[in-house]
Amino acid sequence: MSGADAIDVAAEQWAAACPRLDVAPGDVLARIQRLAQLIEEAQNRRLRRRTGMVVNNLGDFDVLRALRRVGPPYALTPTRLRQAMLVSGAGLSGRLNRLQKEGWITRETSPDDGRSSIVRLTPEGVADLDRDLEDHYAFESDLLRALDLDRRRRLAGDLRPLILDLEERL
Amino acid sequence: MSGADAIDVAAEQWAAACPRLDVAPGDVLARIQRLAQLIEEAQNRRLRRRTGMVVNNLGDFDVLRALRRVGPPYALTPTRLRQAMLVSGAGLSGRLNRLQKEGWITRETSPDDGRSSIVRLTPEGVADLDRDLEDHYAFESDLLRALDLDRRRRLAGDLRPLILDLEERL
DNA sequence: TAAAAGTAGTTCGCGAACGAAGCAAATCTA
DNA sequence: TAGATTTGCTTCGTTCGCGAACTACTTTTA
Repeated sequence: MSGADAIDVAAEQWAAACPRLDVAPGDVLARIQRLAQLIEEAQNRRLRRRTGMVVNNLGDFDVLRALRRVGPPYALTPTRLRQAMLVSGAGLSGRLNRLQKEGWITRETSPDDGRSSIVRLTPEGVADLDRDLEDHYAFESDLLRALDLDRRRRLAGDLRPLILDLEERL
Repeated sequence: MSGADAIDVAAEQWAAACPRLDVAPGDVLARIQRLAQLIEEAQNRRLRRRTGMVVNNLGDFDVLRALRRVGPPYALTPTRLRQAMLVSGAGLSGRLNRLQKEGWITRETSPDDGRSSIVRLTPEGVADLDRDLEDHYAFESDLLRALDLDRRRRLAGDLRPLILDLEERL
């Protein structure tokens, strides 16, 4: 028995204040949301503090990661980027503007389709990013240290169907 | 076998593009963050669309819920509200300003401590809220329909220690 | 008991993201 | 093949949240 978290406390309060209301399902969602907030805040702080890391924003970092992991020539269209990343078109444009201004990426018009563009990681961008990625994943691993490997796997396995279901329906 | 979600796809790409990088721990975090985004977006949409619901923002709704679940007289200080809710002081002030303007809450100076104030749900606020809470939790339950009861419990049990650990360290 | 330090909450300025509207380029239609 | 529709992306206007600075009150210190 290792204690009650903030959501347990809230659930107890609900039971006392509104016994007829079934808030049990909300517990899982509330925990997911609270964790996401804690994690994102921690990651943003980390990104901002890291010397050499000009990106100070997890959203921008996500764009770079998506470009990096497709492999050479590290290029994607904005539409493909959006599919990887759950952000509005306007939001993505903003991210790309910032990253371009900082020299991480270039934008060229697509030869196949004049409406489309090709976002490409610059060579220095790739190099800088590779330096930062290792630190980033080490940090993520540290954030998860409360869970052993089995629990992580089980957690991932339980979260996957939820994502699949919601992505399909929403 | 029910398919691969967006994070599985990303993991495969990483394995091909950067075999030396261990991104496995990030999978759990990425799923939590992606889910939180999907869920919050869905809840915000729901709140905005619901007739009779003047609150169109999950953050504001959270304030109302915190006040509701402490029971009569449905009052808390801003400091206590913040403890329940992971938001900055400025952010909370903004929420309270909006809610006050819409007639959900009142603010009075504390008799015990002149710096502090007491935020109180108005009687009409309580009534309106009780009408909306039932819908809200039904909606949350629907969001979780991909998971049976056992999995929800297991999920909650696996997330709890993570929250406790992160809240303590961050 | 007066000055210093701490605490509660707010306002201000800014950054990031959203929805809606706009603008080309591409594709469909008659 | 001209006009209408769709598609890919950007800009505009607004909202929400954060950190820092500020105000006002309370507690500590000497």
